[in-house]
Amino acid sequence: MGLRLFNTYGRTLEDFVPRTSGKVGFYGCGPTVYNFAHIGNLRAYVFEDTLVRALEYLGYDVTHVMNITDVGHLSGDDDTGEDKIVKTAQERHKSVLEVAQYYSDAFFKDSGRLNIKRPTIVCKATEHVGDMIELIKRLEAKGFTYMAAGNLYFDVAKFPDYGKMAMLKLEELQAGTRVELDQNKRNPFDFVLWFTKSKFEDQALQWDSPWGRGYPGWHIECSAMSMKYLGEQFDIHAGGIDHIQVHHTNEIAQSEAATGKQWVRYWLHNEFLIMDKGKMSKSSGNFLTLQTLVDAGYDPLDYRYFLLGGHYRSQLQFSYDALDSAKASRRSLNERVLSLRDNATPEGVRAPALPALSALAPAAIARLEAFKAAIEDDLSTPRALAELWGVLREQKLPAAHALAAAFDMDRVLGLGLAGQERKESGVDPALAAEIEELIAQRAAAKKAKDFSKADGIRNQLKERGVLLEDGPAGTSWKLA
RNA sequence: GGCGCCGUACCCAAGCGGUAAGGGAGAGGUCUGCAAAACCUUCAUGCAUCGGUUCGAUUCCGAUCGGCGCCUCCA
Repeated sequence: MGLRLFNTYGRTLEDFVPRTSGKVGFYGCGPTVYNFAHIGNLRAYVFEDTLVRALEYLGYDVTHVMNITDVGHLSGDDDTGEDKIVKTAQERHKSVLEVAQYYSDAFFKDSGRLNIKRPTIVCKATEHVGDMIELIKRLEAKGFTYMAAGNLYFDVAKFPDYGKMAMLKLEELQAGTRVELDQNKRNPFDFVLWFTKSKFEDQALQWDSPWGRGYPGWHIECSAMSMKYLGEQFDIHAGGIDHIQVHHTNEIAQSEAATGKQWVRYWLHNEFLIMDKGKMSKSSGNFLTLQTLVDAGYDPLDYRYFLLGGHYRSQLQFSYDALDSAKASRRSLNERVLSLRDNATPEGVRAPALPALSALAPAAIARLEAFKAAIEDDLSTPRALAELWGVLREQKLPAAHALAAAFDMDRVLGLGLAGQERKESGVDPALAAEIEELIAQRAAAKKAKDFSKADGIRNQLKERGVLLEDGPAGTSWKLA
C-alpha cells in the first residue's frame, strides 16, 4: 500500500512519493545548544529517528541532515532579548564555542543512549555563515529585503504565500498582543535576516557581511544548510509543532523567495510532551533531562519505549507512572526475547540461527505485514508495538521465527532487541561454578526434604544478587 | 481576542461510520515442597455530556463542560 504521511502543508494524509525514486532527502531541525536537551526535546529526535528508520525499513536510501544551532539567538523577536548562548557562557565563564560544544556533545550522548541513529550529515550554523550570506544576497538581489535601523529584514509583503503552510491569516492575527513589536519592521511578520545592531557590546560571534559586521537571523541557517546538502528542493522537513507558525513559515518564505521554486514537499511535525502543568520549556529552566531519568533508575530505552507507545502527532502526557509502565513492559519484552532466544539456540551454540524472512511461518508473515501497514500509516508506532507483542506471543510459532520477525520489526522501533543477552553469560566462571555447587547442595537438600536448608541456600544467594528459579528441567539462576 | 488540537477501562494508549488494538496494574489458573519466573485466561453493551444526521456513530455535525497548544525564543 505504501507509506502515507500527514503533511502539515495542507493538513492531509498523503502518499509519500520522493523526488527521486528510492531516495529521500530529509532535514530535521536539530538542537540549540545552550543547555541540555530535555526529555520533551528528545521526543522530537526520537520521532525523527523513527521516521528515518521507517524510510530505511521501507527500502529508501535516506540522507538525513541535522543542524546544530550554535549561533546565539535572542530570546526575543527584536534587539531587546538576551542571547541565550552568550548568557550561558557568561554564567559559566566559558567561551561561546566551548558552551556550544559541551551541550552538543551532551546531546549526542543522549541520542546514543536513546538508540537514535546519527544523521548522515550534522552541520553547525557557525560553520555555514558564508552560505547564509550568499542566500541572503540572492534575496536582496530579488528585492525581498530592506534595511532598517541597522538590521536587514525579510519583507513578508513581497511573498504572497507567506503563512500558507501554517494557515496563518495575517489580518486576523493579533501580533504584538504578548510581545512588544519591533518598530523598525514594516510589517509585524517581517523577520531579521542579518543583525548588525545588537545591544550587546560583547556579542561573541560576529562576521563581516555586505550589510555590516554582525550575525545571521535565526531562520536563515536552516534554509542555507538544507539547500547546501540536499539541494534547492528536497522531500521532507520535520520538527516540533511549535515551529510551524514562525520558524518554518519563515524558512519557507525565504527559501522559496530565493529560488522561486517549491522548497520542501512534505512537512512533518511532532506534538509536545506534556507535563502536569503544561509543556516543558527550555527557557523556563524547569525541565527533566534524560540523565534525571537515568539517575532515577530508568534505562534510556524505557523512555524510548514510552514515546513509541503514543503517536507522534498526539500530545503525550509524561508521568512517572507511565514511565514505570513502559519500564515494566520493556523488561517483559526483553525477558520474552531472551526466553525465545534460549529456545531457538541449540545446545552448545552461542546464537540462534534465524530463518530468512521469506521463509517465515504464515503467522509471522502476517504479523510482519500488519507491522508494515502500521508503520506505513503515518508511523503508527503504537500499533507497530502491538504487532511486536503479537508475534512474540503467537502460539505455535517456532521461537526462531518469532525472533526473526521481532528483530526485523526492531529495525524501526530501535529497542535493541537483537542485542539482548543474558547478563548471566558475562559472570566470572569461578562464581558461576560456586553457584552451581550451591544449587547442587540445595537439590540434595530438597531431595532429603530438608526444605529449611534448601531455602537457606536460596536466601543466601539472593543476598548476593542471585535468584534461583526451579523449573521442570531443574534449577536455573539469574542475576537480580 | 484570534487560530488549532484533545477528552476511550484503575493507569498509559490505538482505533475515527459497521459494532472497542496493545501494554502496565489487578483477578483467576497451570507449574511448584514453598517461592519466584514464565505461560494461559480474565478485565469498557461502552468511548466527557447533551442533542442531531444515518439502517447503523466512539467515529460525522452542533452545543456544553473540561484539558492543552500556538499567536514570543521554544521539540
